[in-house]
Amino acid sequence: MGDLEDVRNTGLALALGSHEKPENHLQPDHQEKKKGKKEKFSLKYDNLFPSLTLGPSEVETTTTYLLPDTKMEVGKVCGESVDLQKQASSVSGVSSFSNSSSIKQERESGEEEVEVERVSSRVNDEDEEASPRKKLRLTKQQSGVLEDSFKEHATLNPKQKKDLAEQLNLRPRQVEVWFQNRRARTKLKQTEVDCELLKKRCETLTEENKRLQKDLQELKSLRSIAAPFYMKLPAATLTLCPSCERVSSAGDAGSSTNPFSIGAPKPHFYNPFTHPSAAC
DNA sequence: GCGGACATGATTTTTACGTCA
DNA sequence: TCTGACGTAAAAATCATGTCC
Repeated sequence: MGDLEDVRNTGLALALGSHEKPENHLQPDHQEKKKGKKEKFSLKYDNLFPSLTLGPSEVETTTTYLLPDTKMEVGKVCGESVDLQKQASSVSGVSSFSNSSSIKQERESGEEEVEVERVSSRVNDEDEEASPRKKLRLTKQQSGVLEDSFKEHATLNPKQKKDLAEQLNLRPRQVEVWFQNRRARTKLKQTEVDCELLKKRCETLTEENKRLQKDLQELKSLRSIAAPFYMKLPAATLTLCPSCERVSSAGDAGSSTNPFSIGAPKPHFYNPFTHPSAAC
């Protein structure tokens, strides 16, 4: 019984499976999936400015959605595009929005950059087929909203996903990925915490085990020392039969002729060697 | 400026489950 | 009723990139 109890006493419940299936576990969202890539580049972003950063010459093509007066030939701005060819192959133009200068700027001055980030995420939306992997950086605001939402429910139904995506100007897929990663990393953290707790519990139990072993040893040695006295105990004392381990007392027989009776005139000495089963 | 550690967004693979013929 | 194919969501594993020290 101890084992189970001990585990319970640790107060631990390994997180595996602890994320209940959300009540909103859903029907497959075929429609949504199909729609996903078709999300429009609405004019919402018309008044957004790009944060000017270096980029490959192809960027030109990706800047065309910006307001005409903000449109710049980034490739030319960057000038010497020799070394940028490499970058261009792996980064489809606009992911350069999330380069270090842009991030830093955002952290320093907050909101302005938010919009820029949004542009980049939508841009990714458009050319997502073209580039294999690019990384946007969510703004604090976006992360905050996602966090809040995650606190409410660790999984999203299609509607929630869509709403959140719209609210944050992200693709539903991005919201979905964020939640996936969040769940995975939350679980990982929880597992680490549980692991630590189990380690501590194990240490405690080991210590206690040692202590009990020591106590046992002491009791054993005490018993061997006290054995002669123990043998001289009066008959009224409870005795343990060494062979059947039954405890017997003086009153057991209930007869005055019983050598173990309380009122026995003479003390009865129990000799385990000569009467191995005297109590039985 | 470089390199390693870390955080985190994105992708791929695996698994579990429901539906349908 | 059973079964295999199929589709989907979520988890797990992994990769890639950006940031910080």
